[in-house]
Amino acid sequence: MTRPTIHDVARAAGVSFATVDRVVNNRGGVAEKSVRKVQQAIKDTGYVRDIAAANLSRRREYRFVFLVPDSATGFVGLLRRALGEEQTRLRAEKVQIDVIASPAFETAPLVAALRARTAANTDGITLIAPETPEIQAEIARLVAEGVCVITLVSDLPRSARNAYVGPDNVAAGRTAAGFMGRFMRADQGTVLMVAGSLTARDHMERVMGFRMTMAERFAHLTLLPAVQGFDDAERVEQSVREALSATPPGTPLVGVYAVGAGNLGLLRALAAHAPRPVTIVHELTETTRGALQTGALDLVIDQNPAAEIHAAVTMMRDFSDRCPIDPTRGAIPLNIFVRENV
Amino acid sequence: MTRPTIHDVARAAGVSFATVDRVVNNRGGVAEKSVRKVQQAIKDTGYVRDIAAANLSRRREYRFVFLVPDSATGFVGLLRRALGEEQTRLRAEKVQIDVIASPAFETAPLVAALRARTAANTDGITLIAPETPEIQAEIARLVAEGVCVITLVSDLPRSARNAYVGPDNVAAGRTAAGFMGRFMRADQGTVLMVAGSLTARDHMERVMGFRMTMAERFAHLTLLPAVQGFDDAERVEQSVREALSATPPGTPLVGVYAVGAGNLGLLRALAAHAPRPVTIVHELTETTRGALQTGALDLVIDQNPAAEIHAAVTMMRDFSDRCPIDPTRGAIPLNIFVRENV
DNA sequence: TAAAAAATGATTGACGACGATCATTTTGTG
DNA sequence: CACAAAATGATCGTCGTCAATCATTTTTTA
Repeated sequence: MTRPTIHDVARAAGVSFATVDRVVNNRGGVAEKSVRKVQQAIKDTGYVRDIAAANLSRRREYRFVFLVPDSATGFVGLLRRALGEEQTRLRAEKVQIDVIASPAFETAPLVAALRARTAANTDGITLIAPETPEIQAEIARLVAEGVCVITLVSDLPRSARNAYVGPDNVAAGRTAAGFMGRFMRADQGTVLMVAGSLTARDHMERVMGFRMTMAERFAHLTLLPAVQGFDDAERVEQSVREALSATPPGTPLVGVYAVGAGNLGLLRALAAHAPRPVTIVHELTETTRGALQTGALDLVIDQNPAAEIHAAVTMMRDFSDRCPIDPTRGAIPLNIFVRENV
Repeated sequence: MTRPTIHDVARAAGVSFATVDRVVNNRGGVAEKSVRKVQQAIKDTGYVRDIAAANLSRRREYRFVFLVPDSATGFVGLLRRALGEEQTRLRAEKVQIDVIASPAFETAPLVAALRARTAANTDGITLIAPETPEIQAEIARLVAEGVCVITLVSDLPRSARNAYVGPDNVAAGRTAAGFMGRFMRADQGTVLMVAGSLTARDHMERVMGFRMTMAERFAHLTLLPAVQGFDDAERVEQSVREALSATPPGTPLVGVYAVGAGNLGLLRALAAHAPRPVTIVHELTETTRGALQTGALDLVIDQNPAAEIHAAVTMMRDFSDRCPIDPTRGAIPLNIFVRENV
C-alpha cells in the first residue's frame, strides 16, 4: 500500500541500497547488468523518487529569473504583482524569483543580463527576447550549462530554449480578425494595425495571423500597412493620428487592431473619431479594462500573465528536479474579454 | 541567509524547541506568556514551517475525491483525462485522487456518496451538486469534521463549503448575450435558450445573465422561455425541434444559446434550419470543436477543466497543510473559442 | 509550606532521500 | 595465478519536522 522506497527497489533488484542510489543519481561506476536489473526493479515496484525528501536532504532552493522588457505592456508590473500574490506559496516551496527588467527594444542590456547568469547562480531563466544571434548564443550557453531556459510570450523556436510558454500568437491574430469581421457592420472601409515593433516575433505573428484571416474571410475590407508604435502611448497616438489623416475620404477607417502596448495613446487618437471603428487590442490592463466598460473598446485579447508565470515556474522546477517536462503545457489559452466579462 | 528553523525560533524566543513545537502544532499546555513570546519570535525571524519536511515526517498522503455527475458535459471524461495527464506529477506530490461519478440529476446517489466520506478516509472533496438541504447538511458535516469541501462549476453559496472553483456563470451568460447581439445581422427575431435543468444553479445563473444583457442591450430581439434538455442529446434535439415548429412565421429564430450539454442534439435539430441562427454553446468537446471548424457553431464558452482541477487540488492541499487558502483563486476565467482559435 | 498541577526542557527515533567514505567482493588482464 | 581495477556493500550524518516520553522546574492550590 505504501509507496516503495529506494530500499524496496534494492531488495527487488537483489542489489544494495548504494547501487540503486548510484543508478538513480547516475553517478557511474555500475555494471551494465546491474543498471538493467535496477531499472527493471524500478518498473516492477513502481518506484518514484520522493522529490520532497530529496530536496530536503540536499537543501535545495530554486533560483529562478524572469528577464523581461521594461515597458512592454507594463508586463513587468503585472509580473511583479502576480509574483507578489504567489509570494507565500513560493517561499514555502523554496523558490526564489528575481525579476530583471531590461530596457525595451534594446538588445545590449538584455545580452549583458544573460551573460551574468550561469549555472552557478541560477537554476532557470524565463525571458522575453527578440531573435538575435547574440541572444541565441547566450541561450545555447546557458542550456549547455544545464540551466533551464524558457521563452515567454514571444518564442525563439530556432534557439536551444527548453520550452516556450505563451499563447499561439498567430491564432491570436486570426481570432482578432475573426471578431473584427463579425462585429463589423460596415460593408467596406479600411482597417489599421498598430504593432509595437515589427522585429518582435510575437507582434509579427499576430499581424500575420490577422492578415491571413482578413484575406480569407473578410476580403471586402482594406488592410492598411501596419504602423509601429514601440509600445509607447505617445508614439502610438502620433502614428494613429497620421494614419487617420492619411485615410482617403471614400474609404473610412472601420477597424483598428493594436498588437502591442501603448493603448492609452490609441484611445486618445480615436476619441475624436466618429463613428468609432471596431477596436481590438491586446492585454487586459487598468486602461483597457476601463475602456471596455465604457464602450471605447470592443474586445481585449489577454494572455493571462498569472497562468504564464505558473506554467513557467512549474516547468523550470520540473526541469531542475529532472522530471520529464511536457512542452505542450506551455500553451496558454487566449483569454478574450468583452464588456460583459471584465 | 538560510531560512530559519524551529530551533532559530526557539532561540529567539528564549524557550526550548519543545515549547515552540507545542505552539506551532497547538498541542496545548503552554502558558499564555510563552505563546506570545513564541509568536513574536516567529514574526521576528520570519519563520515559515517547511511543509515538505513536515509532510515527510508525518508520512502524509493527500486523499482527495472528485464527485461529479456522470453525464453532464462529459465532464467526467474530461476530468479523467486531465487527471491522467497530471498523474505523474500528482503521484510525485503524494496526492491520490478518486473520481466518483454519480448519475446526473439524481440527488439520492450523490448524498449516499457524500455520506460515505469522512475525515477518516478523505482529506478533501470537490463536487458538482445541486442545492438541496440534504447535500448542504452533508457538506456541513464534512466541513465540521475538518474535511475540505469545494464546490465546482456550480456553487452552493449558502452551504458551509470552503471555496468555490469555477467560472462566474452570470458573466458567462452575459458574455454569451453580448456576442450574440454583436454577431447578429438580423434586426429582429426570436432567441432560444436551452438549459440542462433549471434546478442546476450554474444553468440558472447563465440563463439569468443572458436574459439581463439581452434586455439591457438587445431589446429588439425576443427571448423565448428556456427549454430543458437534461444534458441529453436526444431530449435536446426533441425540445429544440418543438420550439422551432412552434415559432410563428413572422419572427424567425435568429439565435440559440445552449447552456448545458447534449450539443450533438442541438446541432442535429438546427442542421436543416436555414438560415442558421447565431449559435452559442458551452464546453469545448470533440463535437463542439468540430462544429466550430465547420462553421455550424459561432462561439463556444469553455470553462477550462484543467485549470479548474488545478485550482481545486491546490486549494484542497493548501487547506490540508493548514495554509490560509485564498478563495479568490477559484475564479476561473472564461475561455472563449471561435473558429480561429480552436 | 507542602503537595499537586501545570509548564517547560531535554532527548530520541522516525521520515526518505543525498552525499560521502571506506571496506569488501567480483571482475578483467597480463 | 597474482594483481590491479572495477563494482558493490555497508555505514553514517544531514535536512526540518513530527510525535512521544520522561525529567525537571515553576506555579497554583489546599
